[in-house]
Amino acid sequence: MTDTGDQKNLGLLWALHARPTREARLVLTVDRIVNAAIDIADGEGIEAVSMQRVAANLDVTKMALYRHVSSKAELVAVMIETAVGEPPDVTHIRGGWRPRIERWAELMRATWQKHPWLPTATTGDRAIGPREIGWTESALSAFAGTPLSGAERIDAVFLLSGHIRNTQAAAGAGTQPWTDERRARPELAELLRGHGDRFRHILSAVNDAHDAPPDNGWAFGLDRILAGLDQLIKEKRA
Amino acid sequence: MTDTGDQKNLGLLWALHARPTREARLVLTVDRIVNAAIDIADGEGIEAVSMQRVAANLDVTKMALYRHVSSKAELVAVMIETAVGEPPDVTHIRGGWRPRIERWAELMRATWQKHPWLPTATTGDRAIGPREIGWTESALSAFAGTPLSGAERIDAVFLLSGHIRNTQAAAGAGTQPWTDERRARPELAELLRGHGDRFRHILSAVNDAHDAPPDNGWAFGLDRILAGLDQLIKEKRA
DNA sequence: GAAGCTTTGTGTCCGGCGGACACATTGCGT
DNA sequence: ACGCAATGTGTCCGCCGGACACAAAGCTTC
Repeated sequence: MTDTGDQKNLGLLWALHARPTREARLVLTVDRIVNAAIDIADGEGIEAVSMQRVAANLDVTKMALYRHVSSKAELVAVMIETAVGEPPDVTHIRGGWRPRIERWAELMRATWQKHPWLPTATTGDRAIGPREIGWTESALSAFAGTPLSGAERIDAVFLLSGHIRNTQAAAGAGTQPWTDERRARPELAELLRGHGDRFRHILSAVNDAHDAPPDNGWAFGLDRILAGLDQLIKEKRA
Repeated sequence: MTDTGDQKNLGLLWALHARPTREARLVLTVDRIVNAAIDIADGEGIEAVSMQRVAANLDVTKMALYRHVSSKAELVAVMIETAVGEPPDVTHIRGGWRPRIERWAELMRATWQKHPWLPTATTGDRAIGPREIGWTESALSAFAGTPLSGAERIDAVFLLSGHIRNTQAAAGAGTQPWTDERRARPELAELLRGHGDRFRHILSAVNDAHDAPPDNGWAFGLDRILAGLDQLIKEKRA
């Protein structure tokens, strides 16, 4: 629970795409380091990303990396900023808030799906970059014209991005293995059954859900959230 | 992304409250270890929990701990299992699914609030214990009698527990500092303003939200989710 | 072209981490 | 009193992030 202010050098994070003229072809650059790290994280998970490992992939000693990033925390922050990509502009989409936010959610989910380590890496105390904030800005813009208050819009966006994070986290790791018995270890299913009727609601629900789409509740949750927002918006309009 | 099956010794986790007769007064016990670890995590965050640190708090060498827990992963698993506590029984609550699930959510949130490290500790690949499963069972029982399918019930519970996790995670760390400008570092607010109208929706929303309750969208999200579920249930009943 | 200076990468070292393993100690049953 | 199993200790290993002094290149300026 350290103060976020302790983290070093937010400068690089926020100046990422405003680098000055000098463009000399350097053997080692921030981009190469970040991309190497993202490659490792995509393939082997964020916990496989160590300075040594990244350096080895670039045929360089780990201390060389510190000439370009000031700490591992900064490296991870820039990894996240790079992985989430440029936020989309959904303001041109017609039909009101709903198609706009649906499109936004679809794009965000697609982006996060490419980098299964994002839910883990973005949990906890950390610095946040402009692109990440840009995604929030983009989502908030979808609610322009609705009767929702500022606080409500923020909460709505938080709710939606949280849902994306949760479903992606569950996909990346076996966070809720009971949601999909096919993925659950036989051991666990066995344990459940061994406890008799203590878990009868789970067992019957899982039994009933054998043909459900393996999306960790993404579509279901999104629909429920949007329905809930729709109800509030209609109520406030009346 | 290691296979969960790699983790050692699920035996202890699942036998936690079925320990046999032999109850000799031992200096060092699993309970003392786990409680010491939880104390540290509650006070200083989960990242402060190392085997050395726990051992020091018990005036013992770290290797002594390994006589009682087989690995740090197991210790953390039992910490979680202990921290979440016994799941509640909400089946006796009258008035249908809604008061039952509301009560469940309230209890779960209260429990998680006592241990701000739970969101972090329960993210990623890990083993899950019977109590944690029991909370899911408890939530699922609230939907007994509704027209929701098994898959829908599971998704609904996942959606709700995800919301609790998200709001708690945001409370424990500065995950979404823009949600509450009072907590945001002045530096960040300054950066936002410095970008002109690039973040105008955020700035105006935050400006408008200065008197919002600092619950990270808990009440708002819960209401929206329940409204969304209500709509689906009514629709399926018709 | 030589001298200096800055930039970039290297080598070494540190404390802390999780954990394997051999050893010391203790206490209980015989 | 003996032996044995349970419990705690000490030492060692490889890995982690990172501080710091040093080497090797350029580039600038005479």
